[in-house]
Order: sequence, then structure tokens, then C-alpha cells
Amino acid sequence: MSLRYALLALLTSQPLTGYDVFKHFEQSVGYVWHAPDSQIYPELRRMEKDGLLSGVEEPWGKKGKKKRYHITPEGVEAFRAWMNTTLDYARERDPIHLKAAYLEWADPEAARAQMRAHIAYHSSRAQQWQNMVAALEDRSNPTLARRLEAAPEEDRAKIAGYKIFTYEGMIERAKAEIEWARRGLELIDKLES
Amino acid sequence: MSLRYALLALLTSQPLTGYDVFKHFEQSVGYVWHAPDSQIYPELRRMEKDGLLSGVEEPWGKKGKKKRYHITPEGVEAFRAWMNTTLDYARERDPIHLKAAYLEWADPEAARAQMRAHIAYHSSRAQQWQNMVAALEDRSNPTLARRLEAAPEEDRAKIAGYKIFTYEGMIERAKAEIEWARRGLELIDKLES
DNA sequence: CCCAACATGTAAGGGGTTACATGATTTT
DNA sequence: AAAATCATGTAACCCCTTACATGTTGGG
Repeated sequence: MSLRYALLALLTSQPLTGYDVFKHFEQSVGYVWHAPDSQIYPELRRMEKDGLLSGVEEPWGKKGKKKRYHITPEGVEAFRAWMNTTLDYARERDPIHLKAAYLEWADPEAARAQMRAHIAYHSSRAQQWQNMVAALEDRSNPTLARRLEAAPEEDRAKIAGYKIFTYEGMIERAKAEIEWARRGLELIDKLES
Repeated sequence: MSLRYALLALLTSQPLTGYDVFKHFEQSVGYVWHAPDSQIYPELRRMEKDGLLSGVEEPWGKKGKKKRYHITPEGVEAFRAWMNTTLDYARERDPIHLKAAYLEWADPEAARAQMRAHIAYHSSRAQQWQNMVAALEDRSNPTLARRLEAAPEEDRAKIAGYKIFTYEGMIERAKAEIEWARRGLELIDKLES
């Protein structure tokens, strides 16, 4: 159900067409909650039906048209209510740790390849988040800039601060994963003669 | 699709009835891949149909009966093949970080409650894993003990070593989450006057 | 004129959650 | 006799993935 709230979060800063939602999503909230366009379009329609968004049709060129979604007061309220509710936690479901627990079944080279892939994946993610933090810190991130413009002065430190805090957390998590996989490589060397 | 491999992993150590699978699952592989009984029973039947398991009916009391599932050579092969395949990574989908990024929308007390819940959840998880590591290290974990008995001497260090490695990774991840949430609490104090 | 970007979908299937459902057996 | 445990399911629903599908517009 979080997709809905991810979309509301995005639309609190400005009204967007479905396509714009998808594009902006990928560059902002999609870093913490991925969704493909095939999921976004129908969800926007459902949210309109549920009164959280109102869609306004606009002409696009001669024949085309597009629909711009505005968040409604009910949408804002639903988002705020979600933000004030403590999440409950999904039980563990983690394929890499499942695999790691039974690594004696893999060929040593396959085991090493898995650990290297883990390092590569999390390094790349960490790099992206690092770039995001830099863009948030120097206010060059366009979504943030637009949000800050519209916000009263006293809220600006919060808006930027919480986002930086979020991505820093993800960077540290990625670093922990990298460190773990490095130890995994050492362990494989030690155990597989 | 990982549930199937989690079940194969469990059944490589011994044949089990559906109910036993569920109980053992909760105490071992379920720590990294949770599944409810309503998912396990049908999956076992599908795996039997697919030739990965063979089920043997046994009487249980006067009228009752139960089915004990044995892993087949095809099941072993399927598990080994999965272990030798590099996983591909699911895109980020993380409700707590989604929420953290927009924490300016929450009431300060709700924001603090969320961070405290995060700390409580991960502390409890870390504690469980810590117990698991201890039970693996002193070989008092029954599932491990049974597995070690059946395994040739030269494999025993691997079997225990990889499991300890796995849970240690999860403990460190939990500690990183706790540390992050602590910083979150400080940030809330700083930003919400 | 072509191509990239803009715009919006449908449809099938997989995996998982939650709730409901039933009955036998063993233990207290 | 009651309660806990053993035993095994079904059914509805939700969310997400993957693949397919179609047409428009603006820029080079």
C-alpha cells in the first residue's frame, strides 16, 4: 500500500501528469520505493476514484491530451494520517541471506561471484545515494528546490534535513552490506581449501 | 520463488511432514525467509508434483494420517543449481525510508514514536539473531546438530561457518538501523523546536 | 522524415497475506 | 473434560512483475 503514499508524497509538491509522475518518481521518491509505469498509471486512476487526487485534462498538441493530477485536501489528509501512523514491520524475507546460510552447497567460484555481485550492486547504489545527498545539500536537486520555494522559511531545514538523513541511512546500510560481503569473500577463501 | 529454495534447504537435512516443516522452518530458515503455514502446505504439494519432493503417507493415531516429504535427487539438483546462480536484485522498496524522507509531515511525537519503534524492532531482531549465533557456535542448535551428524567431517566447518556469517551480517545490519534511528531522534529534537 | 520523448494503457501470472475452516491426538 | 498441539487445508484479495500494445508530438 506504500505506493499510494509515495505518490501522494510526490504530488504534495506540485500537480503532475501521469508521465511526469513517472519521470519525477524515478528521480526522487523512486530511490526509496521503486515502481514501474504500469503500476503508476492505474494507481493514479484509483486514487482519483478514491478522491485523493483530482485529474484535470489538458490538450496536448492538436489531437493528444493528458491528465494532470492535483492532490486534494483529502489526499493531503490521508498522507498526513499515514505519516502519523507507526508502520508495522514485514517479516524477514531476504534471498541473499537465505543463500549465504547454505553457501556450502555452491561451487566456491559461484559463491565468490555472488559476493562480488553483492559488493558491485551496493557500491553502485551507494554511489547514487551519495550523489543524491550532494544534490540535496547544495540544493541543486530540482524536486527539492521546487518544494523549498513553495514552503515557508521555517520548514526548509526540515524538508532538506530529513531527506539527507534518509539517504545517509541508506548509504550506511549499503556500506554494511559491502563490508559483510568482503568478509564473506575472506571466509570462502578460508573454508574452501 | 525463494520459498521453494528455502524449503529445499530445510529438507536437505531430513525428511519432514508438512507440520514439521512449518515448525522447523520458523526456528531456522524462517529467520531469513518468513512464510506462513498457508503458504507452505500448498508449496510442498506443488514441489511434489514437480518432482522435487516425494511424499510418503504415514498413519497418525487411529484415524489420522500425515505425509512425510523427502527431497528427491531432482530436488537436490534444483537446489544446487539455484545456489550456483547469481541472484538479481530487487529494486528498493522500503517503507521506513520512504516515511523518513517526508518526516516533516508527521507530528514530532509521531516521528519520535516511529524512530523508537524502529529501534525496538531491530533490537529485538538483533537479540534473536545473537541467540542464534550463540546456539550455532556451541552447536546447541538442534537443526544444525542433526545436519552436522549427517555430514562428512570436512564439510562441518563450512556448514556452521556460513550460518554464523549470515546471522552476523543480519546483526550488523540491525545495529546500523538502530544507530540510524538514534540519529533520527536527535535530528527530530534539533529540527522540531 | 525519422526518432526520441511524451502519453497511457491492458492482460496474464506470480507470490504473498489474511482470514477462515476442520478435525485428530496428546497432554494436563 | 479441556486445552494445546498436530495436521492440513481453502478462498479472497492485494500488490507487483513482465510483457505487450498503441498512438502523438516535438526536435533535429
